Amino acid sequence: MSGPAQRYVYTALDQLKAGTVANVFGVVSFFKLPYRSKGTDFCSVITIVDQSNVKLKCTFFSGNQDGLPSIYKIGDIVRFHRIKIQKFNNEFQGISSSGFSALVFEGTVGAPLIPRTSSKSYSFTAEDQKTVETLRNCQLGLQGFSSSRRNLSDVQPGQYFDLLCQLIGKAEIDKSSYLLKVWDGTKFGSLPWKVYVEDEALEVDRDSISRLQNFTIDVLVYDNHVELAKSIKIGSYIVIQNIHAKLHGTANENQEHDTYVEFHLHGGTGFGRGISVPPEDDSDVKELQKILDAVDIKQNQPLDPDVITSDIQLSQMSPPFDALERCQQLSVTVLPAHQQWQVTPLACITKNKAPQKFRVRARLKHVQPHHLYQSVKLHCSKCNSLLDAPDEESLNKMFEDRFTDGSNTPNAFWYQSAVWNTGNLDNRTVVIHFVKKYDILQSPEDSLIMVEGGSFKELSKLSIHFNTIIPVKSKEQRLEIDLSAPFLIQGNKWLYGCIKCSNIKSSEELQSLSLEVGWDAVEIAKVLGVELLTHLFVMNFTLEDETGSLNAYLWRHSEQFFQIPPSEILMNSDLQERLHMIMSALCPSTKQISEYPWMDCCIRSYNSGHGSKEQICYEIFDTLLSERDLNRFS
DNA sequence: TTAGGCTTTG
Repeated sequence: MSGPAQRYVYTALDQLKAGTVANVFGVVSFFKLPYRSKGTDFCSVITIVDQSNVKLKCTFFSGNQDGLPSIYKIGDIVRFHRIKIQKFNNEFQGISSSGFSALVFEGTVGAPLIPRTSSKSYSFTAEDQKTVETLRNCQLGLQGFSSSRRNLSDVQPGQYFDLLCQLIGKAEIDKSSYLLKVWDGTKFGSLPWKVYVEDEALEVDRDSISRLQNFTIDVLVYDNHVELAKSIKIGSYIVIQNIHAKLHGTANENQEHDTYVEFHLHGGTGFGRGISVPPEDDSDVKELQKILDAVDIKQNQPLDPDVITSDIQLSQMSPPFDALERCQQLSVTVLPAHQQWQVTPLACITKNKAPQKFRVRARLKHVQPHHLYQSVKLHCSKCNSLLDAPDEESLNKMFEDRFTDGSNTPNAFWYQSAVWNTGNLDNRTVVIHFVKKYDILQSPEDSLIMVEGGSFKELSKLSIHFNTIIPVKSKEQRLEIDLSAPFLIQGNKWLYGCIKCSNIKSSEELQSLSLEVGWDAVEIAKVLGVELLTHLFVMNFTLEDETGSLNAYLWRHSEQFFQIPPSEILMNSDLQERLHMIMSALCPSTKQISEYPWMDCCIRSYNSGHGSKEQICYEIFDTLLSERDLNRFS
């Protein structure tokens, strides 16, 4: 069959029927690299998923390896033509049928749309292009796949992981095992093992092996992987799938220096075990090349190589020094939602258009503002305005402006009032209105009180005893809410309303509150027509890694990041102390930056401003401090 | 024909 008129029909994975031959698109959620079957052919097993969230397991055979799809990474996008659909174990299964052909695209949004294929001629329409782009964009939302690709610095003992790395040395160990020495520009956090080999057995680039000795790991590959391992040229970029970081010895804390981690690629093809050599124009390979070129070996050298030259000396090192070095490999933050994302060097981020999302691993070189009170802001989610949160001095002034002699205070049936003369020379009074529930007064800890004329200090004291305080002013025989000061106080939370967006109603509306539940700030704001302002920390972090630096804001996700409520910190010295402790651990001004802790952060880029003033900004999100890891630095 | 992911471990 030939000719330009050929049109292909693609079937969604939830529409497949047994006994048919179909054409499909999908995202790779699992794959076995091509391997020699027990018959005459090479074989590859690939599972794909599409927007219908239905998976299809496929088994393909081909007389030569090139006839099988060139997949290097979970998330790659595939287009298969002429696969036979049949039932096996009560599931649909795709098998290569006569004329089978495949196109494979990188799954990364924005990567070039160049298909990997062995077909001499193939169709690729604008519609196909759209399908690939759609699958790229939606793959994070699809269920049922996660990549286990890691950087060495993120690997935990015991894990199985995939590693994109550069081969810098190799050696035959015996018939069924072969040694690969590799690095990926990051340092493994625990003590890696070194496999003993005679000098003359090791094929290696002598310069790089000594220069990179603290970055390389030894991986032993077994059985079916030996043949391929032998054939790979030194300097190649390779992916080793399903390496086992096997903990040797006991994980006893007191004997930490007795344990080390071995790296094995076990025999067989289970769990996608295998080694691949992606093409040099692969985006991940290009990125790795950049990282490896940029790594500052000197700065990252953990130990003086003249002092520590062999593994024997390493193991004799005193535990505290060893432990300190390990701490510096740890990240003091965690990314609960995006652990599978790969790290992007800071230098690469600024080359991308916005909006995009990245994971970075960097140190906090500098923070603005320097003082805590300057970083607490009030944000209106409706008009997006950002105001400084008033400090104690401003609060004093705000409430002083509302002092009263108590002569005009109105009475009403739904509250009971008490007048308190402060006894000060200014003949000032504080009037407290106790709001009734079902016509009954509540105990102080359950009470909502409206207060006229109190000072900041007096309101602070009242806030210890009463559940909720609403500062009010009397005007024309009514109690009024005024947004020039906090409109509601609950313990350490002093809440404000947006003057622009609120549509203030009479305090009498408080009677319409549901009395079944407690005094909910959001409910109260609603009945009073107040558009609540949210407290935020707004900070500008200057992050730095081996490739460059980047300014990123921390604001909308700041409470999640610090796990400290910004709405309470200005009134709570314990919280202030805690934030201070965190900032000195993240950015300890007394130390060299190489001693600062690493932080893994999710960063999103976005366009800000208009017209010629438009610029790309960066924001930290979905990232939180790990108290346990942070404590090692403080 | 072959393999049919998968709860691995030198």
